[in-house]
Amino acid sequence: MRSLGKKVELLRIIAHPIRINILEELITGVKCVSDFEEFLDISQPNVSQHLALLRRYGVIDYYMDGRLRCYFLRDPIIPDIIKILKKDYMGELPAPACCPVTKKGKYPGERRR
Amino acid sequence: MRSLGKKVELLRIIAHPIRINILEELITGVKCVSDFEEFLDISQPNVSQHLALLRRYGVIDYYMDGRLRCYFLRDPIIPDIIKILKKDYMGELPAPACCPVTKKGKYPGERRR
DNA sequence: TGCAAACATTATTATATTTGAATATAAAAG
DNA sequence: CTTTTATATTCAAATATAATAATGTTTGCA
Repeated sequence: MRSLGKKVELLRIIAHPIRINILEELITGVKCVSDFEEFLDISQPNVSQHLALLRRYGVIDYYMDGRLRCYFLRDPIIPDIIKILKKDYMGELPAPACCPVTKKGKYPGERRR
Repeated sequence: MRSLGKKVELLRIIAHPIRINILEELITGVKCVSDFEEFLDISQPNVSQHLALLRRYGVIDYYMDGRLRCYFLRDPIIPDIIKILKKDYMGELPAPACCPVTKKGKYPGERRR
């Protein structure tokens, strides 16, 4: 199974607005490069560069249809990540219970700032 | 609610091996800076830099305990992301069903390579 | 009051990422 | 075979990120 390190690396690869946009679209189905050009407001070479990066890390792959390259999702972690990015999180995590222990000390002291 | 763009930005911030390591530890409870120094094999200033970055983006916060800073998790998206990073994904997503349609064409053509 | 512990900040350097421009390739059409 | 369409690759410039080294700040305590 894939190491945590590899998954963090993958996270770095997909943590880019355009690439997330690409992956969101691919979740809805197969798309070719010129499809992406339509709704991503960037040049064709730049689309290809982002696709190449995602391919290099095994996130996506493609089929050929004549001279079209039909891209699709390959890495099963992607839908889970996109789902979390679309989930609504409100508020903050609860402050830790009173007096938890670190290696060096206990608190409460003062709230910061 | 937080925009998708902001969440992608957050993803970029946490997509670093050391910061993921820090967040993993914080899920188990409160930790002070010297606690981190023990198991992260990096200098104290570097620990502080990573913590400062996570703080700046609201991912973590801290309480004071004398001269210790007791860090804890603040952003509720973090546990969900860590959970996915630890989940075991095997194989690949199923190839798209026969003959899906892009704006420009249909396939099947040939499988790549 | 003065010192040491715990932590933060700044500046510098090294390296990686992103984009745009130019060019290349491969397949289909003519 | 030549042209066109669809897409990829390469290179260079601009920018961002990461680590290290040096220094600063705050708090508790002798």
